[in-house]
Amino acid sequence: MAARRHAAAAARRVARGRRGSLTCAVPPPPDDEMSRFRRPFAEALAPAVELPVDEVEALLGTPPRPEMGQLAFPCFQLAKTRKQAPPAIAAEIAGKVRATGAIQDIVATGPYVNAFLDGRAVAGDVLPAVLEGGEAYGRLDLGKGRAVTVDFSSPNIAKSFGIHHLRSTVIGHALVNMLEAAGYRPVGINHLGDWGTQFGQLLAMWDVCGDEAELEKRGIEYLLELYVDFNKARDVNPALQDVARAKFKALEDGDAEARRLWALFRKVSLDEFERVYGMLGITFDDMRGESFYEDLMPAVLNELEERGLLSESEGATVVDLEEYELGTALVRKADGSTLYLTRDLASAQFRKDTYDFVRSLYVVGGSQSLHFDQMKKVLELMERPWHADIEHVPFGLMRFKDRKMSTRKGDIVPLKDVLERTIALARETIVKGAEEKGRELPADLDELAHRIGVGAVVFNDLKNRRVRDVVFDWDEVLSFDGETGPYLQYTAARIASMEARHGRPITADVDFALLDGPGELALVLALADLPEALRRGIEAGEPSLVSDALLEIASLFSTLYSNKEWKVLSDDAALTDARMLLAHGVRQALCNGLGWLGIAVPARM
RNA sequence: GUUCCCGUAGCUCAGUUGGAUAGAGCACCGGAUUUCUAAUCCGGCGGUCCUAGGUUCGAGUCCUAGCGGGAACGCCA
Repeated sequence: MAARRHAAAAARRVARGRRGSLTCAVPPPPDDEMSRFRRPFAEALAPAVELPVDEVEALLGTPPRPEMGQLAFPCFQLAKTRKQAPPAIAAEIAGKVRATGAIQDIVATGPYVNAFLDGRAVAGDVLPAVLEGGEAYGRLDLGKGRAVTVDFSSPNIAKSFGIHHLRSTVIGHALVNMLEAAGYRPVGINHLGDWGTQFGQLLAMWDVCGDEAELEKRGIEYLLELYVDFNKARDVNPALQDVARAKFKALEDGDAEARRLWALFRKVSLDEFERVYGMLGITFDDMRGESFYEDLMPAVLNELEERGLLSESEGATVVDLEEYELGTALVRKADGSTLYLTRDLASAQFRKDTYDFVRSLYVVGGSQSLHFDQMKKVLELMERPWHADIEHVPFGLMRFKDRKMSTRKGDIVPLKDVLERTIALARETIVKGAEEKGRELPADLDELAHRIGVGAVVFNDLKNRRVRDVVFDWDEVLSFDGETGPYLQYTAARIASMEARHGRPITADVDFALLDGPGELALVLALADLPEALRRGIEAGEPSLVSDALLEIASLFSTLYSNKEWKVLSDDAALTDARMLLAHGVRQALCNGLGWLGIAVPARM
């Protein structure tokens, strides 16, 4: 099956998966930094509001502008029971409640009761936690070491690793890292598309013009050429598809020569894939491709038979799911060979047996929603209670701006080319910058350019909600301005440079009254929000929630940083220490968050 | 045809369980650099939140019906 992955589908637009496919039980209130400030406000309000503290806390929101405070309690719902106008209620409550601790002031603003947090107290609470947390800042203990499998990347053997594989690869990788950071035991699975009729196609073509010397020389490029040639030939002579099916049947039945060639194709492909994964810094815990499940499929089919779930339809064997509005699911072709779904049923069971997951994620394009719905339904009918733990994490497919991608026509932009081009641009930018500023070129120019170029590509894919289609646009990928990976890296690099200049160890023993300004407060609160972004990101299977949090942090810091009146390093030792602690916290948060996204942070830029 | 996804500024997108004046980036225009890295920052320009009903004290958000774009729907994966 050329894997689950949009082989042919690359040419089509994607359907997005279902909303809420990842909704699971809402976890208890997070034990993160921000909740430390919400809770006391809720406790202070509760008596005057005459509601339980939990309910009050749940109602708390954030005012639209910082001048209005940091926390808001809306009084609309009270208006009914009290038969008073919301502003009057807000005024009354504000008059009764006294500000204590980290809450500096409580004022009624229209229909809201707003709390102003004490910048000194908040900074004193958050910044030491960031410093002490270090690389662990933001980490959570949600998972308690429980396993979550993440099926991602999963390219088809015998085709170049194209830009269209980027999405599953980077989203899945980010989710693996995020799960790990949240205390889960993630299992990254590369379910290689190394089985299926496509190999019949390749073998059919090989009979006509296969050349091992050529394969040796040109590797995967040659395999792609065969694949494209096959599709061309089939357009003229549709009977070739039957030849291909017969070839795959032979492969499945153990034909020696077919097996030998298959193994060769697989190896040539893997060598190519490993190069790309190396560039991205991605490894997998499990590289079992579809072929591995070959032996497990008879058991699946037997059980389906025993449970009376199978029926015959036009020669093929199917599970009828019409009553669930899921159509009919084919599990065995008329010629007896198996299908995508059959193998996924076997692999799902294998993963449960092997890893005992509490969640099993499939980072696969949204066009395959029906497939996963069918798979889950069949597992449910097979009385596997864990069918509910399987979650399709769909994403929109990538298209070109001016044309459609068609793997069948060999119309692939190799991911390697994209990365090389962005790396080259990063290098140019570094060199140009060094010239303009009269600085020396960094000794580790190659490493820097690599991190920046790759970071740009990865972040570009992770910054938006994954269900959206992505239009591949060179201009966009090659832009390092604005909301981009290089922007975040750059912000961290500037701070690293200050830390080096600072020279002294960074301490949490500072005068937090020096960090009392509104800019500092907003920034500290943004830092405090990072764990929550991680929690929500995992819950929704959505790395962009982390991306957003990082952009917010970098943007708030950059605003402070560019203010001429606001210098981190100065003659005032106490002020320098305080601001250095804040700046360091920003760098730490950016490094940690970018790490979760699978983006390396250069030491300088 | 049926089902699913999407529709917010010229472009790309944010927008917690429904809450205050719908926010960013890009592009464009104008500023900021003797001073911690200008891959930056500040200001300006820019909106029938697809349409019409409905629910609600309150709708970009929820419901219904349409419109527009995309996807899936048996021997591909």
